[in-house]
Amino acid sequence: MNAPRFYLTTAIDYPNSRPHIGTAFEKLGADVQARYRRMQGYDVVFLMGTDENTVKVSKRAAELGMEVQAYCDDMARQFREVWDALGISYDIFIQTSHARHRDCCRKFIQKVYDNGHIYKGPYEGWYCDGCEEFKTDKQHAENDGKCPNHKTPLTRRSEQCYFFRLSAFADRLLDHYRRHPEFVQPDSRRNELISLIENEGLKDINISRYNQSWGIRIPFDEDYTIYVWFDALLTYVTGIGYGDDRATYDHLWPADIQFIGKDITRFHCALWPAMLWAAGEESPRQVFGHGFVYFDGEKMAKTLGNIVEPMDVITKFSAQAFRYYFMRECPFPSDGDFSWKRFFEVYNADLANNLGNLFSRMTRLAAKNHGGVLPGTAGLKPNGIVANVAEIVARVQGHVEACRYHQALQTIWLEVLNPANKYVEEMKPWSLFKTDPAASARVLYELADVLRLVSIVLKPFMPEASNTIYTAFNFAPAWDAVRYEDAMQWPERQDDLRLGEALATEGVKPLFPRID
RNA sequence: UGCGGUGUGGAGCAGCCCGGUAGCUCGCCAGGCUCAUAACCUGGAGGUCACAGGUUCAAAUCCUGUCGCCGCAACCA
Repeated sequence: MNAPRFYLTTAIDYPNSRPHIGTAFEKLGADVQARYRRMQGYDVVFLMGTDENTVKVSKRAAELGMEVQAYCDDMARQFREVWDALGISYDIFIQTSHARHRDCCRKFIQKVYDNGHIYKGPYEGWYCDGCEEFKTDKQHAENDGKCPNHKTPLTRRSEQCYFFRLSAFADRLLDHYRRHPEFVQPDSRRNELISLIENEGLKDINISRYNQSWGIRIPFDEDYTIYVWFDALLTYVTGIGYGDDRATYDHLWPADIQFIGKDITRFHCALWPAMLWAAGEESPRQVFGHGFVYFDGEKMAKTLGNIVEPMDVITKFSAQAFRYYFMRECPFPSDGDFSWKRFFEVYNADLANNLGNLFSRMTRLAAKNHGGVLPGTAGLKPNGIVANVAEIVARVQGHVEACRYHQALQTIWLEVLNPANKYVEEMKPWSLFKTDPAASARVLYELADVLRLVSIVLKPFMPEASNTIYTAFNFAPAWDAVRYEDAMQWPERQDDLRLGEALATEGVKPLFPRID
């Protein structure tokens, strides 16, 4: 029970459309981190959810003729289906329309109000009657004074609303960025943010909406609802007990990493810590703004009609392949691209021909030539095909911990799998078997050890495929107890290395069948 | 205007911070092998590192300028 805790979150999504591969990219990056930390013995709590208290969601429900809550619950179910299919190992899924979040959110805003960081004042801006919302000056300027959606003229309107005193936190924020360079990651995002604040400053922001039927009521003025950001960000704390379970909250907060898209860095790295401070709470330890996924080089957008959904890929291939492609091909800290052509190439080259084929040739040789048992290998220490395993594993670990997932995977393929394939070719265990079966068995033993190593370091990335590889043998320790460090060591085993019964008798199925 | 990113053999990228034989994956060509998912291994062709100046014994790498492409309103991560 003394395990260190690790609390991480992803952005919570607007449920006015189904998740696409870009949304999945973020969850995947967070999931790899969560799975890695669990392996390393952390007490991990992984939170995600849907952000439902927006006018757009209520409108979308109305379009479909649905009651808003029913619509939200159904969308949340659809999101979770996708995340489950991808193997996203979240622990908590928050819906902002649910009572617990609402009640705790009201407590939070009341606290900020009591602390004097919220005031009432006039807000004046360009208003669209059709959208029932204010547009920015920039939108007004760029659309000839018309609403970009309705094409009707915007009118100047002023109303009383509640402001959060964000401007008062500018200096403290800048100081925080300097004192904790790890807070905003990657570095390029931090630099952008600092220059933004230094050049443009921070303005107090309107956190209320007047006379809306859907949303969370402001406790000190029930005619208003809380504007989405001030509500949505709070899921990160209400989900772990802010307002109703202080013990759990104190145990888990501040979050270790919060994953978000690079476009909302501002909200998470400026507004969010300021809100927390205003309520007397701590800022999260790190906010990681990941990159975007493009499709055939273009930004995905509903209006372009080029949205790819995760299920399109998963049902054709597998969640494992999906996970590999995005973690290998799209650098998490910057942008990446998805195309079917590239997907086929990467799948065949890395998964089918390299990893999958190595697994097949090793296990089939073991089954065919040695009856699935490699004699004389009990307690035997492998020589090691790869010389500097400890150094390589440490390097992979460093990449994973810094969310450089693509580099972690590249390292595994370049430094472990490629040499292993070359080794098979050099040693030719199939012909060696004819003259010296013991030597052949020894070669296969070395290969098995590489597969063991690879399955361990790949566990956070492809949990299922790794499991299949690891449990094809009688490796120790048990799969659920495996840590990264085990990849560096030779497990003590009292019996000879053998294939699992199913593999030995029923034969080996391709792990990743080639795509033709 | 401005801000940020980017321009490296046919494609996708690394290298640039901390100057010193241009590297990786895919594709292509030739050969080898045949245990394996027609896979794997070896060799090869192919780049004046966007362009022009400058610093230096030496620049893809540092400095200056020019040009091209992408993102910075909304749906949206």
